Amino acid sequence: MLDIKFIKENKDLVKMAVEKKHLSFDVDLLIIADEKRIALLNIVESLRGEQNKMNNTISVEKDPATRMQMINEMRLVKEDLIKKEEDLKQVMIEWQGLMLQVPNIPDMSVPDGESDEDNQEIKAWGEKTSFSFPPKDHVELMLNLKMVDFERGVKVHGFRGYFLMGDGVRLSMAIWNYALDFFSNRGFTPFLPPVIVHREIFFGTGYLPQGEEDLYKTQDGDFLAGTAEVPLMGFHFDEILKQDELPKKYLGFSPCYRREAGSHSKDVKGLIRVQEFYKLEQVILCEASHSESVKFHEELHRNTEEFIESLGIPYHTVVNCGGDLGQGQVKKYDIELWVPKEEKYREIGSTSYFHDFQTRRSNIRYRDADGKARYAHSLNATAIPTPRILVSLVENFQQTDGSIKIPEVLQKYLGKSIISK
RNA sequence: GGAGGUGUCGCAUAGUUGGUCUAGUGCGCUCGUCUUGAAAACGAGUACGCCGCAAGGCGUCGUGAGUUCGAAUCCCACCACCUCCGCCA
Repeated sequence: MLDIKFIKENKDLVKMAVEKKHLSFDVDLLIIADEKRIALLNIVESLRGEQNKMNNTISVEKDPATRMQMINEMRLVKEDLIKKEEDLKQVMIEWQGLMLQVPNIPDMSVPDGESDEDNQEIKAWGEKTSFSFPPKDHVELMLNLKMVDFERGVKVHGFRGYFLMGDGVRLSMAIWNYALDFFSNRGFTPFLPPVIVHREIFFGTGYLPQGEEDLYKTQDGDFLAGTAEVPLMGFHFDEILKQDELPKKYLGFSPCYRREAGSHSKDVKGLIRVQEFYKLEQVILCEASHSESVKFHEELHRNTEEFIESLGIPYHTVVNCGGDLGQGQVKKYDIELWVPKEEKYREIGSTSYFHDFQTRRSNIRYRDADGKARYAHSLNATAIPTPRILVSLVENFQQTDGSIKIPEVLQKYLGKSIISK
């Protein structure tokens, strides 16, 4: 959400954002609604003021007849007030609905484009893996090593179901433990957050109202989070922090639930696109300055890159184009890992910053040096998702005999250097 | 799941026969006076949001919806916490 004053003063910027993100939203409608809102607000408030003044007089009036007369006068004011309050309520509903749709302004450096196909590579790391034998895909490799079972996964869960088992489990847990150490060493406090989360928290992060069809819902009206970003942003919901506590650097580890409602025909095979998985997620709350946001955005993304580099998997980084940005995102990088069998890079994570878009919705503020409460800035980035990371890991490190060589940094966590039959 | 209790502007509290509560007080905190410095004392200030150039005004007493001319106070629902009973990894 943006500040309505900012929107009114920067109408053209918002229009540009709508265009760049390929959204449909009419800023002028919002401005008209806001003018109605202010006008009605002023009327309602002055009627309330009148009512308060009359009430004060009644309170000290002793004579019963005069009192009665005053009460009757107040009744008239009330009748008027009720009508105007109802008008205001209707306008507020319209206004709030529009406010929730206003996109955040993308950064100047964000390239134009419609979809992920227009994202621009800004960095490539590592040599694309070459083999002296025809490489297998992760499905074949992991099935052979009994690391995963898809058929029974589908029997138990349905479409996109899977069981990780044996070394598939051990390897996942080794990655989690390694990641926990890796990110802890970079100043992140680890969290195991709740994943069943109240509706309002999803509004706070911007996953609602749009995107409800992609969320699992409970019979209590809560939703299952698709990322630890949601509960971690909820952690400080409605709070005023101290400036010297910033930046907050959190590492959330959680199961993630996504219905993948709009992508039934995409990535139907294997572990690329599943409906439940695990992810370690980096979240930062920092002071409300663009340069701080940019600094931490680079830092978060670099953390993920260095994590992948330490595993030795070839990757590239793309900067997302306007059309591939979420409503609240100012700028986003995707990190994509080389998948040898497919001969292409596949996304495993992204790093975004939001300025105060999320914190304004979540009412997360801090008191600055002048004692003024300001909305913090928020950022988040994938640390590492499992089992998706296994796809490129097993494919890049497969050996002639179908065994998997384990990256050195993971060996002490896994307790062995190779996964074989 | 059952029974009862509690929820007030950092913390602790006053306020529950509805009407100067436009929310008092203590502690804490900030600034000032005094002091060589500090403490103490004294004085001032000290929740958040919104409208407004300002003066000023409006709203918020866990949340929401009601009753009333008027609600911290009354009714209803919900939420959180506490005590007891039951159940349970």
